[in-house]
Amino acid sequence: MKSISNAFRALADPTRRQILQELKRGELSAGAIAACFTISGPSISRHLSILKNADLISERREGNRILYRLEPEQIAHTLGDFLSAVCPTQIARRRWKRKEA
Amino acid sequence: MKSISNAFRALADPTRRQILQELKRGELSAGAIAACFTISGPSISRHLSILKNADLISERREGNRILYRLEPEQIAHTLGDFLSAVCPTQIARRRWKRKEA
DNA sequence: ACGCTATTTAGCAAAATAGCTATATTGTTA
DNA sequence: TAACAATATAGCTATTTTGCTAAATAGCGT
Repeated sequence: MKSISNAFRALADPTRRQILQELKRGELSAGAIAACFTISGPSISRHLSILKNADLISERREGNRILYRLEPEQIAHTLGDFLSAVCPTQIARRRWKRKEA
Repeated sequence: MKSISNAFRALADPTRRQILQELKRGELSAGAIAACFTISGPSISRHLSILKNADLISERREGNRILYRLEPEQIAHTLGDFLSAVCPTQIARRRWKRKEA
């Protein structure tokens, strides 16, 4: 699988992780996402394409705009697989705290 | 926190993820780890220092050699925190499969 | 078809990354 | 202390990444 590689490379960038956070609010257009950042629209667009390529988000066209949506199942699946591969013991044991970014 | 940033940057490299896999066997010296790869010792050493800096592994000196050890708690903690921040719903729901690398 | 808005793609420069070899460090043993 | 073994650090190069601006594409309203 190369998707795990794509996913981790995608997650390595702080801007892209921030984009995922913004998408917790729900579907957002590329422009709405870009508005959350100081960096240029085209740069955000590139980040979005990297996230999409890693299957961490998906897109759908609505008229003029393109709406992006988080894919929490995919994210959890990818990271979860890695976790169970590398440290299976912790997985069963851990109580997943529900706080903080 | 910058440790999440360090962790994801560390995990972005396939060689470093492979090193973590090797360390599932238990403590390994730098040389033993290097022997698993075709790339040079110094390069592996650099990878190890990046992983250590991200708290994904720890080191301890034993005489001549330096033994590296996986830190599964830290790994699970870091990725778990990110998961619960970005997709809290999946966390409770998911049954962590126990297969595959 | 034209103009307008939203977004992506192209092309470039600066910064970061990963590899290498050579050198330095640390610890052991004679 | 000298020689050796294991590992880390320095310095270099090639590649990748990230940001920018300018130009292309896609859809909508007139």
